[in-house]
Amino acid sequence: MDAVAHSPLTRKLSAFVTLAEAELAVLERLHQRRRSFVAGQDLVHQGQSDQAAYILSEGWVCSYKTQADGSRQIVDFQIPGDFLGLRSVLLRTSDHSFEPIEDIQAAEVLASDLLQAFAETPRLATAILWAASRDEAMVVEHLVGIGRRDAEARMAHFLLELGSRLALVGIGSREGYDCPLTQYHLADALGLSAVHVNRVLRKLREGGLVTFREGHVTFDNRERLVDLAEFDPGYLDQSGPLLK
Amino acid sequence: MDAVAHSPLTRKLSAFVTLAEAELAVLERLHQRRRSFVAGQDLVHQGQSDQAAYILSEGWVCSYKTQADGSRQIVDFQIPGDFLGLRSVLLRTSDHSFEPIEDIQAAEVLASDLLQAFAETPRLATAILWAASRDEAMVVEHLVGIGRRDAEARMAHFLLELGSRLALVGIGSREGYDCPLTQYHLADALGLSAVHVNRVLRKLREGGLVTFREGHVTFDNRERLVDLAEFDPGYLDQSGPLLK
DNA sequence: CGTTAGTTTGATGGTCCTCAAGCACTGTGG
DNA sequence: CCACAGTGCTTGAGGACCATCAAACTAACG
Repeated sequence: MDAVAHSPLTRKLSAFVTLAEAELAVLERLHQRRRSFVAGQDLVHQGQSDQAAYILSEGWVCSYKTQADGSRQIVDFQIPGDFLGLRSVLLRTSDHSFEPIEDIQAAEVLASDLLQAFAETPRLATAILWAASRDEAMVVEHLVGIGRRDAEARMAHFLLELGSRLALVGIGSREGYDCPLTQYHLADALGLSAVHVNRVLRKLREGGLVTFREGHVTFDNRERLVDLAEFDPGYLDQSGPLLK
Repeated sequence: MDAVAHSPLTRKLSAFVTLAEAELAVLERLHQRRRSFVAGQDLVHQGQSDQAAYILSEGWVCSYKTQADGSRQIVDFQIPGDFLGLRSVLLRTSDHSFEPIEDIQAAEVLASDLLQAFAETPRLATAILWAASRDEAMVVEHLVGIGRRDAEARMAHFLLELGSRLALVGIGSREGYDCPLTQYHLADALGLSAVHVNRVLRKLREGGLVTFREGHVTFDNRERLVDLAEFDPGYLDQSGPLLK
């Protein structure tokens, strides 16, 4: 409850676990090695090992895998406050690539820093583990979407999920949010062609549900959109981990 | 290198991390609370909380999510040696259901047992964390498959992955393996209709690539199958976690 | 011996892909 | 200042892939 401008990560974790002064301090310390990267140039490439992890503080990133035939599947998007490559640090597997969608700011976190932080403040470790688990739940939900929802519901669900995630770190509002993704990004994430993405967006727009134009998403009728997507934010908003 | 019959989990972990006597003992102790479940009856249901975890020692299980319209998406299959509900214990979120495909044998693991085991043998903790990370990588690969591979490649990839996983716990061989899944299971896992699964299987069989009949998968031409699926087992076989 | 679960095959049609082309906007270099 | 290329959005036409509906068949089981 002070006037300090907290990082998006701090903000996200605080929404679920009450963090003490000491924990906030450690969290702040993890943000020391600030770095920036330019749009389009891979941060980490498929197959690299022994990478550092990053805490994203500004800009968007996507994690993806490409196939032999050149098609790519975006697995997830990272927004401010998200960890990036956490798994590749704890274990040494970077099985996919990370590409900044815009120019970004991120704090580099070495494995040693992270392990030390975990040792000092177990509660923080739990909180971060919780965030990682939430990311995993999102991937699962993504899988369900691609496997069992048609293009329209998939898009609706995706835009709603993104809205909820952004709201948690203080970006955007219930009415909408700024979104730097192109229709190609959407296509690669949703397992559709860019052409079809365009048609689906048009249909949603003309149906008065949601408008995605010029880098901005506007929920024109949130209720009906939630209905169409069968969007249940339970997997995002669940209460925190064993926080006795 | 002794004559003791190790559990599938022990066997799996040993393939990647050399475990000392003490660690093997702790691992054995985790297998104490043996329980069995009958086919078709959910072990854990979507939305339950504070569940125990299980180590599957015999039989197959699938984890899935169902949607409002009744369709379901199978997220992953668990085979002997796999953990089940590990996430729901560490954090308290069971965001999907588990259904035994056959009658199964599993060891119940309470959160407290697990935490104690981790505290006693950090190397074991790392090994288990590695296994969890491997599971996550499989979900990602599954996502890519559904998003970017056609039905045939998807099926081919799935059957190959399963073969590799089973081989690791000593079930099946390079030529094939027993598989209790129905075509409905395959359909729900691969995001296809059961009818189409049947046709795809026929095509693969007639093409001389792989035969799935009467509960048995036979690789008729593994090389061409790998080629069709663009199967790269890197995400399964990677060397173990920071095991200095 | 009827019932149920699982497999197989045919017919029809919808969703979404591919190919193709046009448009708007931005930045770049002559 | 303007041609030109590059990026992203938009729309049309045709067709592939896969879903859905329907029905027959087999094996297992009480």
